Amino acid sequence: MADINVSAKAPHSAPGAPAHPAPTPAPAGGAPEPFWDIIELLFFAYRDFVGDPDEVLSKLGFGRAHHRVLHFVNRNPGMKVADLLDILNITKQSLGRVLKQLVDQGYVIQKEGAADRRQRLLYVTPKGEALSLKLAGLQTQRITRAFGELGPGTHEAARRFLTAMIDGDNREGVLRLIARADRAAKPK
Amino acid sequence: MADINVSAKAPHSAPGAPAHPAPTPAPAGGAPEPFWDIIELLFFAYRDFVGDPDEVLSKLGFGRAHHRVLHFVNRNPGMKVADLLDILNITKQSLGRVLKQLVDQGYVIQKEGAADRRQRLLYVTPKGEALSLKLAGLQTQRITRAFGELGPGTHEAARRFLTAMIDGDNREGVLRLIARADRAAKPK
DNA sequence: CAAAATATGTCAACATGGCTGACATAAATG
DNA sequence: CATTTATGTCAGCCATGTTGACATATTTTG
Repeated sequence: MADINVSAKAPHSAPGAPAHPAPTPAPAGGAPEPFWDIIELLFFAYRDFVGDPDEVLSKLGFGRAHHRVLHFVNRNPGMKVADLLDILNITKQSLGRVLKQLVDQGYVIQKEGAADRRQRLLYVTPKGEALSLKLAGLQTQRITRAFGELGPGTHEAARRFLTAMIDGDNREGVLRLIARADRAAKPK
Repeated sequence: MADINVSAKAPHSAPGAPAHPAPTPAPAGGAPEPFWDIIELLFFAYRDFVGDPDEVLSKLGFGRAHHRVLHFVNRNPGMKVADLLDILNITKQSLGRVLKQLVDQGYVIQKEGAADRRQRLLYVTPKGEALSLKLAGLQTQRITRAFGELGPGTHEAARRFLTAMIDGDNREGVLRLIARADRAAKPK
Protein backbone atom coordinates (compact mmCIF):
# COMPACT_ATOMS: atom_id res chain seq x y z
CA MET A 1 0.00 0.00 0.00
CA ALA A 2 2.05 2.91 -1.24
CA ASP A 3 0.62 5.96 0.43
CA ILE A 4 -2.87 6.07 1.66
CA ASN A 5 -4.40 9.34 0.67
CA VAL A 6 -8.08 9.05 0.22
CA SER A 7 -9.81 11.91 -1.43
CA ALA A 8 -13.21 11.33 0.05
CA LYS A 9 -15.01 14.38 1.26
CA ALA A 10 -15.17 15.03 4.98
CA PRO A 11 -18.52 16.78 5.17
CA HIS A 12 -18.73 18.35 8.60
CA SER A 13 -15.45 18.30 10.42
CA ALA A 14 -14.55 20.44 13.34
CA PRO A 15 -10.97 21.52 12.69
CA GLY A 16 -9.73 20.45 16.09
CA ALA A 17 -11.56 17.13 15.99
CA PRO A 18 -9.95 14.45 18.16
CA ALA A 19 -7.96 11.77 16.41
CA HIS A 20 -10.31 9.15 17.77
CA PRO A 21 -14.00 9.01 18.54
CA ALA A 22 -15.40 8.43 21.97
CA PRO A 23 -13.21 5.96 23.87
CA THR A 24 -16.20 3.72 24.35
CA PRO A 25 -19.12 3.51 21.94
CA ALA A 26 -21.91 5.48 23.45
CA PRO A 27 -24.75 3.03 24.09
CA ALA A 28 -27.27 5.53 22.89
CA GLY A 29 -30.78 4.52 22.01
CA GLY A 30 -29.93 2.55 18.87
CA ALA A 31 -27.11 0.21 17.97
CA PRO A 32 -23.76 0.88 19.59
CA GLU A 33 -21.19 2.66 17.48
CA PRO A 34 -18.87 0.12 15.83
CA PHE A 35 -15.26 0.00 16.96
CA TRP A 36 -14.08 1.22 13.57
CA ASP A 37 -10.55 1.86 14.76
CA ILE A 38 -9.97 -1.63 16.11
CA ILE A 39 -11.63 -3.24 13.09
CA GLU A 40 -9.41 -1.39 10.66
CA LEU A 41 -6.22 -1.57 12.68
CA LEU A 42 -6.65 -5.31 12.97
CA PHE A 43 -7.01 -5.52 9.22
CA PHE A 44 -3.86 -3.55 8.50
CA ALA A 45 -1.82 -5.04 11.32
CA TYR A 46 -2.63 -8.58 10.31
CA ARG A 47 -1.89 -7.83 6.70
CA ASP A 48 1.59 -6.55 7.49
CA PHE A 49 2.11 -9.32 10.02
CA VAL A 50 1.64 -12.08 7.47
CA GLY A 51 3.24 -10.02 4.72
CA ASP A 52 6.81 -10.53 5.89
CA PRO A 53 6.69 -14.33 5.72
CA ASP A 54 4.78 -14.18 2.46
CA GLU A 55 7.74 -12.60 0.72
CA VAL A 56 10.15 -15.30 1.80
CA LEU A 57 7.68 -18.04 1.05
CA SER A 58 6.91 -16.88 -2.46
CA LYS A 59 10.57 -17.17 -3.38
CA LEU A 60 10.38 -20.83 -2.42
CA GLY A 61 7.19 -21.38 -4.36
CA PHE A 62 5.21 -21.67 -1.17
CA GLY A 63 2.22 -19.78 0.13
CA ARG A 64 0.49 -19.00 3.36
CA ALA A 65 -0.98 -22.47 3.48
CA HIS A 66 2.49 -24.00 3.61
CA HIS A 67 3.46 -21.57 6.33
CA ARG A 68 0.60 -22.60 8.55
CA VAL A 69 1.33 -26.28 8.16
CA LEU A 70 5.03 -25.87 8.74
CA HIS A 71 4.43 -23.66 11.73
CA PHE A 72 2.14 -26.00 13.59
CA VAL A 73 4.15 -29.10 12.78
CA ASN A 74 7.27 -27.38 14.04
CA ARG A 75 5.52 -26.34 17.19
CA ASN A 76 3.90 -29.72 17.79
CA PRO A 77 6.29 -32.39 16.64
CA GLY A 78 4.69 -35.79 16.33
CA MET A 79 1.20 -34.46 15.86
CA LYS A 80 -1.32 -36.51 13.93
CA VAL A 81 -2.70 -35.44 10.57
CA ALA A 82 -6.13 -35.30 12.16
CA ASP A 83 -4.87 -32.86 14.78
CA LEU A 84 -3.54 -30.57 12.11
CA LEU A 85 -6.81 -30.69 10.23
CA ASP A 86 -8.59 -29.74 13.41
CA ILE A 87 -6.34 -26.77 14.05
CA LEU A 88 -6.31 -25.46 10.52
CA ASN A 89 -9.97 -26.14 10.01
CA ILE A 90 -9.58 -27.21 6.40
CA THR A 91 -10.34 -30.43 4.56
CA LYS A 92 -7.85 -33.23 4.25
CA GLN A 93 -7.78 -32.70 0.50
CA SER A 94 -6.66 -29.11 0.94
CA LEU A 95 -4.12 -30.12 3.53
CA GLY A 96 -2.93 -33.02 1.42
CA ARG A 97 -1.94 -30.74 -1.40
CA VAL A 98 0.39 -28.52 0.57
CA LEU A 99 1.57 -31.23 2.93
CA LYS A 100 2.67 -33.36 0.01
CA GLN A 101 4.80 -30.54 -1.33
CA LEU A 102 6.40 -29.96 2.06
CA VAL A 103 7.18 -33.66 2.39
CA ASP A 104 8.44 -34.01 -1.18
CA GLN A 105 10.77 -31.06 -0.74
CA GLY A 106 12.14 -32.29 2.54
CA TYR A 107 10.63 -29.85 5.01
CA VAL A 108 8.38 -32.33 6.79
CA ILE A 109 8.55 -36.05 7.37
CA GLN A 110 5.85 -38.51 8.33
CA LYS A 111 6.51 -41.40 10.67
CA GLU A 112 4.25 -44.33 11.29
CA GLY A 113 2.72 -44.16 14.76
CA ALA A 114 4.29 -46.59 17.23
CA ALA A 115 1.10 -47.39 19.08
CA ASP A 116 -1.30 -46.99 16.17
CA ARG A 117 0.33 -47.83 12.89
CA ARG A 118 -2.41 -46.13 10.86
CA GLN A 119 -1.22 -42.76 12.01
CA ARG A 120 1.32 -40.71 10.08
CA LEU A 121 2.89 -38.54 12.74
CA LEU A 122 4.29 -35.27 11.48
CA TYR A 123 7.74 -33.87 12.16
CA VAL A 124 9.77 -31.07 10.66
CA THR A 125 13.20 -31.88 9.28
CA PRO A 126 16.14 -29.65 10.21
CA LYS A 127 15.49 -27.86 6.93
CA GLY A 128 11.87 -27.43 7.88
CA GLU A 129 12.72 -26.21 11.34
CA ALA A 130 15.13 -23.68 9.91
CA LEU A 131 12.48 -22.25 7.61
CA SER A 132 9.88 -22.20 10.32
CA LEU A 133 12.23 -20.36 12.63
CA LYS A 134 13.17 -17.92 9.91
CA LEU A 135 9.54 -17.02 9.35
CA ALA A 136 8.79 -16.82 13.05
CA GLY A 137 11.86 -14.63 13.37
CA LEU A 138 10.46 -12.11 10.92
CA GLN A 139 7.21 -11.93 12.80
CA THR A 140 9.04 -11.73 16.09
CA GLN A 141 11.05 -8.79 14.81
CA ARG A 142 7.83 -6.93 14.18
CA ILE A 143 6.41 -7.84 17.57
CA THR A 144 9.64 -6.89 19.28
CA ARG A 145 9.64 -3.54 17.58
CA ALA A 146 6.04 -2.95 18.64
CA PHE A 147 6.72 -3.93 22.24
CA GLY A 148 9.81 -1.79 22.22
CA GLU A 149 7.90 1.27 21.10
CA LEU A 150 5.32 0.82 23.79
CA GLY A 151 5.97 0.40 27.45
CA PRO A 152 6.71 -2.79 29.35
CA GLY A 153 3.71 -4.89 30.13
CA THR A 154 2.68 -4.65 26.52
CA HIS A 155 3.35 -8.32 25.97
CA GLU A 156 0.97 -9.29 28.69
CA ALA A 157 -1.61 -6.76 27.54
CA ALA A 158 -1.44 -7.97 23.96
CA ARG A 159 -1.72 -11.57 25.07
CA ARG A 160 -4.79 -10.82 27.13
CA PHE A 161 -6.46 -8.82 24.39
CA LEU A 162 -5.84 -11.41 21.69
CA THR A 163 -6.96 -14.23 23.95
CA ALA A 164 -10.18 -12.41 24.72
CA MET A 165 -10.83 -12.00 21.00
CA ILE A 166 -10.96 -15.76 20.49
CA ASP A 167 -14.27 -17.63 20.58
CA GLY A 168 -15.08 -18.61 24.11
CA ASP A 169 -15.33 -22.28 23.29
CA ASN A 170 -12.03 -22.36 21.42
CA ARG A 171 -10.10 -20.34 23.92
CA GLU A 172 -9.18 -23.08 26.34
CA GLY A 173 -8.10 -25.35 23.54
CA VAL A 174 -5.92 -22.68 22.01
CA LEU A 175 -4.29 -21.87 25.33
CA ARG A 176 -3.67 -25.54 25.99
CA LEU A 177 -2.18 -25.90 22.53
CA ILE A 178 0.18 -23.00 23.08
CA ALA A 179 1.18 -24.13 26.56
CA ARG A 180 1.79 -27.70 25.49
CA ALA A 181 3.81 -26.64 22.47
CA ASP A 182 5.91 -24.41 24.71
CA ARG A 183 6.69 -27.41 26.87
CA ALA A 184 7.40 -29.54 23.81
CA ALA A 185 9.96 -27.06 22.56
CA LYS A 186 13.42 -28.29 23.13
CA PRO A 187 14.49 -26.81 26.45
CA LYS A 188 17.86 -25.15 26.19
CA MET B 1 -12.14 -25.87 15.14
CA ALA B 2 -14.02 -28.36 17.22
CA ASP B 3 -11.79 -29.12 20.17
CA ILE B 4 -8.09 -28.73 20.00
CA ASN B 5 -6.50 -31.70 21.61
CA VAL B 6 -3.17 -32.37 20.10
CA SER B 7 -1.56 -35.65 20.96
CA ALA B 8 2.00 -34.59 20.39
CA LYS B 9 4.43 -35.74 22.95
CA ALA B 10 5.73 -33.24 25.48
CA PRO B 11 9.20 -34.63 25.97
CA HIS B 12 10.57 -32.95 29.05
CA SER B 13 7.95 -31.05 30.94
CA ALA B 14 8.25 -29.97 34.52
CA PRO B 15 4.85 -30.68 36.04
CA GLY B 16 4.41 -27.20 37.42
CA ALA B 17 5.60 -25.48 34.28
CA PRO B 18 4.26 -21.94 33.89
CA ALA B 19 1.51 -21.39 31.37
CA HIS B 20 3.75 -19.03 29.45
CA PRO B 21 7.44 -18.86 28.74
CA ALA B 22 9.67 -16.05 29.84
CA PRO B 23 7.74 -12.76 29.57
CA THR B 24 10.42 -11.41 27.30
CA PRO B 25 12.51 -13.55 24.97
CA ALA B 26 15.85 -14.02 26.61
CA PRO B 27 18.41 -12.32 24.35
CA ALA B 28 20.82 -15.18 24.87
CA GLY B 29 23.78 -15.67 22.62
CA GLY B 30 21.89 -16.78 19.52
CA ALA B 31 18.62 -15.68 17.98
CA PRO B 32 15.97 -14.37 20.33
CA GLU B 33 13.19 -16.76 21.22
CA PRO B 34 10.18 -16.20 18.96
CA PHE B 35 7.02 -14.76 20.50
CA TRP B 36 5.15 -17.97 19.86
CA ASP B 37 2.20 -16.98 21.98
CA ILE B 38 1.54 -13.72 20.16
CA ILE B 39 2.08 -15.32 16.77
CA GLU B 40 -0.44 -18.05 17.44
CA LEU B 41 -2.95 -15.92 19.31
CA LEU B 42 -2.99 -13.48 16.42
CA PHE B 43 -3.69 -16.33 14.05
CA PHE B 44 -6.61 -17.67 16.04
CA ALA B 45 -7.99 -14.28 17.02
CA TYR B 46 -7.99 -13.04 13.46
CA ARG B 47 -9.59 -16.21 12.23
CA ASP B 48 -12.50 -15.87 14.64
CA PHE B 49 -12.69 -12.15 14.02
CA VAL B 50 -13.33 -12.54 10.30
CA GLY B 51 -15.31 -15.73 10.84
CA ASP B 52 -18.45 -14.01 12.06
CA PRO B 53 -18.92 -11.84 8.95
CA ASP B 54 -17.98 -14.75 6.72
CA GLU B 55 -21.06 -16.66 7.79
CA VAL B 56 -23.42 -13.83 6.94
CA LEU B 57 -21.66 -13.10 3.68
CA SER B 58 -21.72 -16.67 2.43
CA LYS B 59 -25.51 -16.69 2.70
CA LEU B 60 -25.55 -13.74 0.31
CA GLY B 61 -23.13 -15.37 -2.09
CA PHE B 62 -20.40 -12.98 -1.07
CA GLY B 63 -16.94 -13.53 0.34
CA ARG B 64 -14.32 -11.70 2.26
CA ALA B 65 -13.34 -9.71 -0.79
CA HIS B 66 -16.82 -8.20 -0.98
CA HIS B 67 -16.67 -7.43 2.71
CA ARG B 68 -13.48 -5.46 2.37
CA VAL B 69 -14.78 -3.42 -0.53
CA LEU B 70 -18.09 -2.70 1.13
CA HIS B 71 -16.40 -1.79 4.38
CA PHE B 72 -14.02 0.77 2.96
CA VAL B 73 -16.57 2.31 0.64
CA ASN B 74 -18.97 2.68 3.52
CA ARG B 75 -16.30 4.27 5.64
CA ASN B 76 -15.04 6.56 2.88
CA PRO B 77 -18.00 7.62 0.81
CA GLY B 78 -17.02 9.22 -2.47
CA MET B 79 -13.64 7.55 -2.63
CA LYS B 80 -12.04 6.94 -6.00
CA VAL B 81 -11.49 3.48 -7.42
CA ALA B 82 -7.77 4.15 -7.34
CA ASP B 83 -7.93 4.88 -3.62
CA LEU B 84 -9.63 1.59 -2.99
CA LEU B 85 -7.04 -0.26 -5.02
CA ASP B 86 -4.35 1.41 -2.97
CA ILE B 87 -5.91 0.41 0.32
CA LEU B 88 -6.74 -3.14 -0.63
CA ASN B 89 -3.50 -3.66 -2.46
CA ILE B 90 -4.99 -5.78 -5.20
CA THR B 91 -5.19 -5.37 -8.95
CA LYS B 92 -8.01 -3.54 -10.62
CA GLN B 93 -9.05 -6.77 -12.29
CA SER B 94 -9.55 -8.46 -8.95
CA LEU B 95 -11.39 -5.47 -7.59
CA GLY B 96 -13.47 -5.17 -10.73
CA ARG B 97 -14.93 -8.60 -10.29
CA VAL B 98 -16.28 -8.10 -6.79
CA LEU B 99 -17.12 -4.45 -7.27
CA LYS B 100 -19.25 -5.27 -10.28
CA GLN B 101 -21.27 -7.74 -8.24
CA LEU B 102 -21.78 -5.24 -5.44
CA VAL B 103 -22.92 -2.62 -7.94
CA ASP B 104 -25.16 -5.02 -9.87
CA GLN B 105 -26.86 -6.13 -6.69
CA GLY B 106 -27.42 -2.64 -5.42
CA TYR B 107 -24.98 -2.42 -2.54
CA VAL B 108 -22.68 0.17 -4.10
CA ILE B 109 -23.18 2.93 -6.65
CA GLN B 110 -20.68 4.78 -8.77
CA LYS B 111 -21.03 8.46 -9.55
CA GLU B 112 -19.10 10.40 -12.10
CA GLY B 113 -16.67 12.79 -10.44
CA ALA B 114 -17.82 16.39 -10.52
CA ALA B 115 -14.37 17.90 -10.94
CA ASP B 116 -12.82 15.05 -12.91
CA ARG B 117 -15.36 13.22 -14.99
CA ARG B 118 -13.08 10.25 -15.55
CA GLN B 119 -13.49 9.25 -11.95
CA ARG B 120 -16.15 6.85 -10.75
CA LEU B 121 -16.65 7.83 -7.13
CA LEU B 122 -17.90 5.06 -4.89
CA TYR B 123 -20.80 5.21 -2.46
CA VAL B 124 -22.78 2.62 -0.58
CA THR B 125 -26.52 2.53 -1.04
CA PRO B 126 -28.76 2.30 2.03
CA LYS B 127 -28.81 -1.44 1.42
CA GLY B 128 -25.03 -1.46 1.31
CA GLU B 129 -24.74 0.60 4.44
CA ALA B 130 -27.09 -1.71 6.27
CA LEU B 131 -25.00 -4.75 5.37
CA SER B 132 -21.77 -3.01 6.22
CA LEU B 133 -23.12 -2.00 9.61
CA LYS B 134 -24.44 -5.47 10.24
CA LEU B 135 -21.01 -6.97 9.64
CA ALA B 136 -19.24 -4.31 11.66
CA GLY B 137 -21.78 -4.95 14.41
CA LEU B 138 -20.78 -8.59 14.62
CA GLN B 139 -17.14 -7.69 14.93
CA THR B 140 -17.95 -4.97 17.42
CA GLN B 141 -19.81 -7.48 19.56
CA ARG B 142 -16.67 -9.56 19.78
CA ILE B 143 -14.52 -6.56 20.58
CA THR B 144 -16.99 -5.34 23.16
CA ARG B 145 -16.99 -8.71 24.83
CA ALA B 146 -13.20 -8.74 24.92
CA PHE B 147 -13.00 -5.23 26.34
CA GLY B 148 -15.66 -6.14 28.85
CA GLU B 149 -13.72 -9.14 30.10
CA LEU B 150 -10.58 -7.09 30.56
CA GLY B 151 -10.24 -3.89 32.46
CA PRO B 152 -10.88 -0.38 31.22
CA GLY B 153 -8.11 1.09 29.18
CA THR B 154 -8.09 -2.03 27.07
CA HIS B 155 -9.38 -0.14 24.07
CA GLU B 156 -6.49 2.27 24.22
CA ALA B 157 -4.00 -0.54 24.84
CA ALA B 158 -5.30 -2.57 21.91
CA ARG B 159 -5.21 0.44 19.65
CA ARG B 160 -1.64 1.20 20.55
CA PHE B 161 -0.53 -2.39 20.14
CA LEU B 162 -2.21 -2.84 16.78
CA THR B 163 -0.91 0.47 15.52
CA ALA B 164 2.62 -0.46 16.50
CA MET B 165 2.28 -3.70 14.56
CA ILE B 166 1.75 -1.83 11.29
CA ASP B 167 4.66 -1.08 8.97
CA GLY B 168 6.25 2.18 9.96
CA ASP B 169 5.77 3.72 6.55
CA ASN B 170 2.10 2.77 6.36
CA ARG B 171 1.23 3.74 9.86
CA GLU B 172 0.65 7.41 9.34
CA GLY B 173 -1.45 6.76 6.28
CA VAL B 174 -3.59 4.25 8.10
CA LEU B 175 -4.13 6.57 11.04
CA ARG B 176 -5.04 9.39 8.71
CA LEU B 177 -7.44 7.13 6.89
CA ILE B 178 -9.15 6.11 10.12
CA ALA B 179 -9.31 9.64 11.46
CA ARG B 180 -10.67 11.08 8.25
CA ALA B 181 -13.26 8.34 7.91
CA ASP B 182 -14.39 9.02 11.45
CA ARG B 183 -14.95 12.65 10.53
CA ALA B 184 -16.71 11.65 7.31
CA ALA B 185 -19.16 9.50 9.24
CA LYS B 186 -22.46 11.22 9.57
CA PRO B 187 -22.34 12.99 12.92
CA LYS B 188 -25.39 12.21 14.99
C1' DC C 1 -4.83 22.21 -30.57
C1' DA C 2 -2.44 17.88 -30.76
C1' DA C 3 -0.07 14.70 -27.94
C1' DA C 4 0.60 12.51 -23.78
C1' DA C 5 -0.84 11.12 -19.42
C1' DT C 6 -4.52 9.53 -16.34
C1' DA C 7 -8.76 6.97 -14.53
C1' DT C 8 -11.20 3.31 -15.38
C1' DG C 9 -12.93 -0.92 -17.52
C1' DT C 10 -12.48 -5.34 -19.93
C1' DC C 11 -10.93 -9.75 -22.11
C1' DA C 12 -8.18 -13.86 -21.61
C1' DA C 13 -5.40 -16.93 -19.21
C1' DC C 14 -3.40 -18.74 -15.20
C1' DA C 15 -2.23 -19.97 -9.96
C1' DT C 16 -3.42 -20.85 -5.25
C1' DG C 17 -5.97 -22.81 -1.94
C1' DG C 18 -10.44 -23.47 -0.34
C1' DC C 19 -14.58 -26.95 -1.21
C1' DT C 20 -17.56 -31.54 -2.20
C1' DG C 21 -18.10 -36.34 -3.42
C1' DA C 22 -16.48 -40.79 -4.18
C1' DC C 23 -13.52 -44.33 -3.33
C1' DA C 24 -9.23 -47.14 -1.62
C1' DT C 25 -6.20 -49.11 1.88
C1' DA C 26 -4.43 -50.50 6.13
C1' DA C 27 -4.96 -51.10 10.81
C1' DA C 28 -7.50 -51.15 15.05
C1' DT C 29 -11.59 -52.58 17.47
C1' DG C 30 -15.82 -54.87 18.90
C1' DC D 1 -15.16 -61.43 10.93
C1' DA D 2 -17.50 -56.98 10.43
C1' DT D 3 -17.05 -52.35 11.36
C1' DT D 4 -14.86 -48.22 12.35
C1' DT D 5 -10.93 -45.25 12.07
C1' DA D 6 -6.81 -42.77 10.02
C1' DT D 7 -5.18 -41.49 6.03
C1' DG D 8 -4.63 -40.80 1.05
C1' DT D 9 -6.20 -39.84 -3.62
C1' DC D 10 -8.76 -38.72 -7.95
C1' DA D 11 -11.76 -35.47 -10.18
C1' DG D 12 -13.93 -31.30 -10.52
C1' DC D 13 -15.75 -26.78 -8.90
C1' DC D 14 -15.34 -22.04 -6.86
C1' DA D 15 -13.35 -17.65 -5.06
C1' DT D 16 -9.95 -14.56 -5.47
C1' DG D 17 -5.51 -13.38 -6.39
C1' DT D 18 -2.08 -12.62 -10.57
C1' DT D 19 -0.13 -10.75 -15.60
C1' DG D 20 -0.55 -8.82 -20.03
C1' DA D 21 -2.85 -6.49 -23.56
C1' DC D 22 -6.10 -3.18 -25.02
C1' DA D 23 -10.07 0.22 -25.21
C1' DT D 24 -12.38 4.59 -23.93
C1' DA D 25 -13.08 8.90 -22.03
C1' DT D 26 -11.11 12.82 -20.08
C1' DT D 27 -7.64 15.84 -18.36
C1' DT D 28 -3.20 17.88 -18.67
C1' DT D 29 0.73 19.56 -21.10
C1' DG D 30 3.95 21.18 -24.55
